[in-house]
Amino acid sequence: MRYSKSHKEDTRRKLLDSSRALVKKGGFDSTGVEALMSAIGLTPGAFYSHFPSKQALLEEVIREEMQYSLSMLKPQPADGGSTLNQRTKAYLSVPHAEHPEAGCVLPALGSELARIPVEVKSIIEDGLKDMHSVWNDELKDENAAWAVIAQCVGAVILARSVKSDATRREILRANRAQVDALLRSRARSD
Amino acid sequence: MRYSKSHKEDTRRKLLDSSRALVKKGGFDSTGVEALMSAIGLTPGAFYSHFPSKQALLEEVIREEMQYSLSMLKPQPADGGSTLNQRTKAYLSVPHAEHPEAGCVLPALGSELARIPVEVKSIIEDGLKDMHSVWNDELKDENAAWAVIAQCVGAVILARSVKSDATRREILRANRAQVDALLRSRARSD
DNA sequence: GTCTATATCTAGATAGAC
DNA sequence: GTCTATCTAGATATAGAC
Repeated sequence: MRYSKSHKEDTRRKLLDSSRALVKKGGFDSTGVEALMSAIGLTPGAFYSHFPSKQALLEEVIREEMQYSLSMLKPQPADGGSTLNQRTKAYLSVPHAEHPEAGCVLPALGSELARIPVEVKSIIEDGLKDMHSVWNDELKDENAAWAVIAQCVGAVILARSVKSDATRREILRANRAQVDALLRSRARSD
Repeated sequence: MRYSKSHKEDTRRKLLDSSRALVKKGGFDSTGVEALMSAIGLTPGAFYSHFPSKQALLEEVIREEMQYSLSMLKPQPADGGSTLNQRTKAYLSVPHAEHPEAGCVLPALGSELARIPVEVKSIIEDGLKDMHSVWNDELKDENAAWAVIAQCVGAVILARSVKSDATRREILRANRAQVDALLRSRARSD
């Protein structure tokens, strides 16, 4: 065969990794197949050897992204046991606001998610429930767990929607302070 | 003249009102000029008698939407003096989640706002600061004011991103409960 | 001001050569 | 598996008739 048997999965892997970043940066609808393929040095025609449609790629991107976001939320053995509070500070940071391509898919696609097909919404829902579970383990409060997830996603979206760096920093700082206060109050009452 | 002098502004008004709803429902990029014009019974060619470009329409849509959202947030003489808590309950409601075309522009466009030109981001920023001011008047807490705005926007986006009605209701209910608790605790300490 | 017609561009997707 | 070429459909925007 002209291509080794691992070549296809290598290319697919590269396409997925590259596409995840591009889609988070530019949005799904406005990022074309040509852009996705040329980013890995291929031409658009080759796309359809890996996915039957652009829509199918989106489904896989969302699946991997939700898994990635969840893994970032959970305590990592590798990072020396960072606290949930530390990880939230990173989420509500200027670098995260300025680099959607490396961040969480929820604020990056945000409102586009309201218009995706139901199969993809199932993936989102499952991932969100897992995230809620992680927060609830820490907070022991189902309502507060949903609220803090919503707050974090909303804060990053707002931070990315304003013009001035000063307001962006202010929005993020205020939200960090609120989450910090919430976590401290829960720790005291434990 | 073949058209009365008020005809142009009438058409422009109809186009803007109609476009505001369509853009919130379908997104800005994915709603074409043809769709915007046929919604008011005209053909695409006539669009450019009112706006030099689709981009110019977006700017006006955002301007009016931010003003509208702000007016909904402020106490209305007409509604018998509803409380901020009552208005927030309406924001975090299933009807709002299910009808983006009639709701707030922030969760409706959400992540698309991260990619709009800076002129439009200025409008968003000014509107957000006004909203923050309204919340701060009530809460007397700058951080909490930013947090609750982020939470409300994020909650509606999440509610629209999940598949099941049950989870959608749960996300909204939990967030309503949290905002309610925040407002009550502030009222006590006044 | 609005219409019809069209120019121009770009999108997603397919066909056949290599 | 990838490339080149192309089909079809849709977009924004323009030109000229009414």
